[in-house]
Amino acid sequence: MNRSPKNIQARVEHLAERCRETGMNVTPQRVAVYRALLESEDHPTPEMLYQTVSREMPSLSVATIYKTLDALVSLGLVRTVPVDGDRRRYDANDETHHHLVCSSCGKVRDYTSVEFDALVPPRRVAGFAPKSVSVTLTGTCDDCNGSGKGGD
Amino acid sequence: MNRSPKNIQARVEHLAERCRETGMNVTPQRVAVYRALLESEDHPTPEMLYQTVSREMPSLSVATIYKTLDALVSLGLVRTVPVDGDRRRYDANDETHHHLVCSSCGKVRDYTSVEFDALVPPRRVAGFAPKSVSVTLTGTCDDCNGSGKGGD
DNA sequence: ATATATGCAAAGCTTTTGCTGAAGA
DNA sequence: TCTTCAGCAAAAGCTTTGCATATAT
Repeated sequence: MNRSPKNIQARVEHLAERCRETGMNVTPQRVAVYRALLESEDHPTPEMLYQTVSREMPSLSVATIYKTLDALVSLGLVRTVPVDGDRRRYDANDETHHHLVCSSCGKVRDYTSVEFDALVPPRRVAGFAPKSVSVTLTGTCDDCNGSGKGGD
Repeated sequence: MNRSPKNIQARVEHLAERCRETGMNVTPQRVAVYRALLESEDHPTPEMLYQTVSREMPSLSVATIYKTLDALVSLGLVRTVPVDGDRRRYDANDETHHHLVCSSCGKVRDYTSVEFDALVPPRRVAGFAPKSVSVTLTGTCDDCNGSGKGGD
């Protein structure tokens, strides 16, 4: 997605708006976590976000990461990514896109595809009302595949 | 997928073969867990499997569920399903298929679609070797939607 | 008889919760 | 000032691990 400073700035301002609309405070923690998510390319886990953001905000606590992520999800600005694995992964990308998941190291990347973007959920399935489609490509990343260098 | 007794029996025999090939014992626990997975339609969590299987095998322990699932995965008979959510979900379905996920209650169901089945992973993406495609439809099930369960 | 697996209980992680002082509006 | 939030620490939930006994072959 578009990670230009300009776009990120616009998104952060959008966060501020949405907070005000909902009576939520615009805190530095929320801005920093959202910004980190916007800047990331790897669909970080809460732990990864904690590592990243606490560098610039050492007082940050893990609990705040979790609470902030919940808040961002309920504002509709962020979502969790459907992947196998034990850790939650987050995504601030609101454009249509899909994911590559390495079955070996668990790394997740965005994947955009005209073909996949064209998929539309059926209007109705028995007992279920679909809203969105997401495609996951599972395979191996070069770090895991190429040589046993252990991925990251 | 095909849940006929005949097919399930054949799959269980396949499990036995694979065990022998790998020097693993064919234990009642492994058979029971695999069978429960084959018979299920809801991509159970380890906890759900424990509930189900321990009814007929009360001595079963949760640790055995986890160890057995790991074993079945490494035999290639079972896989985890990519969904949002905090719990692992398993799938013994080896046919091409996709999933419906209720974003409210987390329920997961198989979904088959000619259109989605036709999707083929790109042979190569920069830095990544895709192997399989899975489509996830996210939405709400009728139980959560509250409203009309009028089919489609 | 021997190697492998089960069951138990304890440990390890990730995520959630309750509370108090701090900060945003 | 008043409400909402961050940080802390404790708790809760899910998964893994080590070990002794039991089981498969």
